[in-house]
Amino acid sequence: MARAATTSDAFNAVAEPRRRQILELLAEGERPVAALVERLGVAQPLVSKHLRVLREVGLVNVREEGRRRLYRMDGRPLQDIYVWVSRYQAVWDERFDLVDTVLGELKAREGE
Amino acid sequence: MARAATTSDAFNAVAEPRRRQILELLAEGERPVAALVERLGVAQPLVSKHLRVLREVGLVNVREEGRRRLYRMDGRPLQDIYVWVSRYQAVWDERFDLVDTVLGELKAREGE
DNA sequence: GCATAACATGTCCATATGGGTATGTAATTC
DNA sequence: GAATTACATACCCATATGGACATGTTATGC
Repeated sequence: MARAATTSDAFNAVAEPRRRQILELLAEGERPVAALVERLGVAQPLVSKHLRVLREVGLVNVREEGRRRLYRMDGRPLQDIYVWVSRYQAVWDERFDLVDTVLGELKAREGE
Repeated sequence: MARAATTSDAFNAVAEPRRRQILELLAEGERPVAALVERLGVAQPLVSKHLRVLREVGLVNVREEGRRRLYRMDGRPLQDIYVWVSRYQAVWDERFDLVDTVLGELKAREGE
């Protein structure tokens, strides 16, 4: 077997830096392909290909408006990644403990 | 160009399901290669190769003990992923707002 | 010292990638 | 309706992958 398809899940789709850039741009709002091409400075067919991958994993939606296709981000598939990574958050994040502390204090105060 | 190397960053290293499994096992504690081979049920050379990738992105450390190599997880490189994904957390996580609420209430209570 | 255990590394293969270039298709403009 | 615009798709290439198999290397046991 070769490497898992980029379209197999959000993990693989987002591993590509350019696709992350595209999502960052689309997070600003709905955009036609030409706008992405301009901001990214890459060939249009390449952008279309990346958008196809993002579409297949559900990270973007398309809406047709005349001869333009308006793309919009849908972050929900990122939850899988968030959930998986969060399990190891304690390793690096000091605030991880802080949140526990804060929530604990809040609970204690409720008992006052 | 082809796809970015699996060793280029944590994003790419973790895109492979088997490598995520390995990290999950190593999260339980330090383990020799043989233990991973047994739990994963895959060929030893393949496990060694995956470990190499994880080592190159800093997700695991090795310690030599006789003829065994004890691998240990280091979650820190996952922070990059966490940080990136967290930006879009609001999209799917209701508790995102909840945390804001809780912290806000705590702050309000402090003013009592 | 020799067999063996615990790994790492090398080679081979099928596969799909990202990029580049060319072409197809549908909507708009004149 | 012909030209053009806004895309998607097709085809090409070099590259690196995950897996299977074979072999190298070092430490241990006898």
